[in-house]
Amino acid sequence: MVTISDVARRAGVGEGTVSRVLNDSPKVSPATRGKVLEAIDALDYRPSALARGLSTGRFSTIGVVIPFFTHASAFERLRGVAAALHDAPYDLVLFNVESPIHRAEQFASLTGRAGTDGLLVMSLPPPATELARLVARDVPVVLVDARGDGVPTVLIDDVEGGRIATRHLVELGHRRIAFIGDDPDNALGFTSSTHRERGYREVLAEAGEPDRPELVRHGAHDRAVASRLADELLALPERPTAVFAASDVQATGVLEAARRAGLEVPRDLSVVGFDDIELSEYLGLTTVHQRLYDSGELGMRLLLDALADGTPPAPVVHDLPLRLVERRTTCPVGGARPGPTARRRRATKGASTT
Amino acid sequence: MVTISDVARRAGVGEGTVSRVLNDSPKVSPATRGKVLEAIDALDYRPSALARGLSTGRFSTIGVVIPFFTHASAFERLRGVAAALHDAPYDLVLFNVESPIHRAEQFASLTGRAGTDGLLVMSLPPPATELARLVARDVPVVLVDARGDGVPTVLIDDVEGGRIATRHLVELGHRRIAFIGDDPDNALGFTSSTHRERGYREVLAEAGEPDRPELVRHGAHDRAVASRLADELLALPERPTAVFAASDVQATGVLEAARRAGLEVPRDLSVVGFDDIELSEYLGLTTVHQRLYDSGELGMRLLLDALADGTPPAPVVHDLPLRLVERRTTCPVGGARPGPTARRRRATKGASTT
DNA sequence: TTGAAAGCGTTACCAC
DNA sequence: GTGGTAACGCTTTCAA
Repeated sequence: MVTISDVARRAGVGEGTVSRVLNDSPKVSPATRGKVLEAIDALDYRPSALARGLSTGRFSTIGVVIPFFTHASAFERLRGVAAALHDAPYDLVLFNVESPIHRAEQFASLTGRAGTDGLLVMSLPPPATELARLVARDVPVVLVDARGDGVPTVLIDDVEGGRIATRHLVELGHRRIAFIGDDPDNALGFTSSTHRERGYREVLAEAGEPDRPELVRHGAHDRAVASRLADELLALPERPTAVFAASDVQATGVLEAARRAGLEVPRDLSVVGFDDIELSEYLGLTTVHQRLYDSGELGMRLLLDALADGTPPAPVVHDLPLRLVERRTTCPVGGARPGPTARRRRATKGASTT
Repeated sequence: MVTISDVARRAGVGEGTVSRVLNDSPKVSPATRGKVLEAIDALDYRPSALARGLSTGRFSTIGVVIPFFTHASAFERLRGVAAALHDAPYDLVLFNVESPIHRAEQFASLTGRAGTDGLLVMSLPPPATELARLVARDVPVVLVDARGDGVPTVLIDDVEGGRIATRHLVELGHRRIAFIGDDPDNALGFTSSTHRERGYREVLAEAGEPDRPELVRHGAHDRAVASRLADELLALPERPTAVFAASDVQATGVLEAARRAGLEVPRDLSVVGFDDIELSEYLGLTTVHQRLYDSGELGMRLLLDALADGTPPAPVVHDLPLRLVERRTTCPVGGARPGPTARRRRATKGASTT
C-alpha cells in the first residue's frame, strides 16, 4: 500500500505538504503542488479515509439505524434519506436492526463504533443513556418515527392516525370493527402500532361501543401473520364488518384472508390500512397516508444541517400530517349505497386475485 | 473520550493486556481479566473500531455498491443481501451510485476508502483497473448482475431473457412487437437492457421479421420516461400489437400509456416486462422472472465465504435461471382465443386504473 | 502472563 | 511556504 510518505519522498517534499495538497490548503506554491500531484499520479496513491478519520475525528460517514429496512414502509423512508443524501460528502452506513437482541447493547455497539459523524435513527426509541452519550460526544442525532429527549425528531401522531382510520369506519356505520396490530411488547420497542390502537379504542369508546377484546389481535408485523389473525376474526360467531390494520402490510394480509373466506371487499368486509405504501395504490386499499418518503428526507436534511453548522441541532419536533386516502376497500356497513366509485370497486375483486 | 490507556491505568495493567482482554486472547489470567473488565465497565469504555481497523487492516465492514438502490429491482436484491448478512459481524456500507460521474473516479474513491473488508458490486461493471487493484490488495469482490474478470459473479443470461419474452409474444402470433429499454450508452454502463434487446432482435429475425427501427425506443430507466416512449409507439400509423419492456418498471409505464390511449390490455396491446418485481404480481403483468432476491443473497454469501476463508474467492460464474411468468397482460394477437385466464384478464382493466 | 513500545496512515501544530 | 513531528486509539511484537 502506498502511503503519504511514499508520495512525499517521491515528490521530494514533506508529508505535511502532501497533506496540504490533498486537502487543498491555500498555502502551497503552484510549483510544489504540481510536483506532489505528479507523484500522486505516478504512484497511484489513494488516501486512507480510515487514517484521516482517526486523525481528525471526522469520518465522512452517516449511520442510519433502521429496523427491518426490508419492510415496505422502512424502504420508503430510506428512499427519502437517499434523496437528501444525494451528493452530500458522506457515506451511508446502514444498521439494519432485525434481531431482538437487547436493544441497549445493540445500540451501544452502534454508538461505540465511533465511526459515524451523525446518526439517523428510525422507528426505534434509543435508550436514554445511549442518546445522552452521543449528545455528550457531539454526535448529532435525529430521530424519525421515534421519541427521545433533546434531539430533533420527525414524527406523526399515531394516535390521531388510529382515530382517523376508525372514525372513517364509524362514519360508514360500522360498529363491529376489529383491529390487527403488532405485539404491544415487541422486543424492539416499536410503539406506533400501540398508539394507533389507542386511537382506535378512543373513537370506539366515543361512539359508545363496548370493549370487545375478541376483536383485537396482535402478532408480528408480517403479512402472513396478519392473514392468520384475520382468519380467526372472520371465523368469529359474530364476524366484524370492518378491520383496521395497523399497517398496509398487515392490511394486505387481511385482504388475503377475506378472499380465502369468500368474502367480497368492501361489500362484506371493509378494510383500512396505515402508511400508504406504493402497493396500496395498486391494491386500491383505503388507508391513512403518512409521508414516509418525506420523513426520511427531512430527517436526513436536519442531520446534514446540523453537521454543516457544527452546532448541535435544535431539538425541534416536526409533526408530519396524516390524511385518509379513501380507495376501494371501504364502504358503508352492509355494502349499501356503494357510492361513486362503484364501478372500480367491482373490478377490484378479480384483480386482487392472483 | 475514554481510551484503552485510561482503562489500563485504572485497572493497573498495561495497554496490551487490555487489548488482549478485548479480543479475548487465551493468554490472560482470570484475575487480571476481571480487573480489566471491571475498569471497562466503570469507565463505560467503548473500543474505537476505527483505530482497530487502522491497526489491523480489517474493518468489520462490507461495502455494497448499488446503482439506484431505490429502484424496485435493486431493492429486491438488497433484501437478499440483508438476509445473507443477517448476523454476520459486518456493518453494511451502502454506496448508492446515481450520478453519472466518471465511473472510474467514482469507483476509485470507493476502493480508496480502504475501509471495507469486501465489496459486493451490483449491476455496474467495475473498471478493470480498479478491479485489479482490489484483487491485488486482497479485498474480495463479488459481482452481481455485472461482468468482470477473475472474481465470482452472479449473473443471468439477459440475452436469453430477451428471447424468452419475445418468443412468448411471437408464439402468440404477434409480429409488430415494439421494444422499450434503457439508453444503450447510459453513463453508468448498464448493459442488461441492451442484452435483452439483442435477444429480442434475434427472435424477431428468426421469425423472419425485418428490422423496424421505429419500434425500438430508448430512454432513462424510469416509469414516466417509458410511458412517454410508449405514447409515441402507440401513436404510430401502424401501431405495434405488443411491447416488450426491458424492465417491469418500464412495463408499468407502458400500461399507463395504453390506458391513456384508450387501449385495453391485453386485447389491444400485449405487454411483457422483465424482472418480476413485487408489484408485477399485483398488476398481473406478464414478465420474465429473475431471482433478484436470490442474486443478492448468493452474492453476499459468496463474499462472506471468501472473507471467512481468507482465500480469494474462486471466480465462479453463477448463472441464475429465468422463466416466463404468464399473467394477464399478454394474449394472442387481435385478442382472439382468450384462453383459460380470460375472466381475470377482463378484471384487470379496472384494477390497473387508479 | 504481562508491560513497553513500535507501528498503522493521516492531520495539525510548531518552527524555520 | 514548507518540513518535522507529535498526536489519534488500537494491535502486536519483543522482552521480561
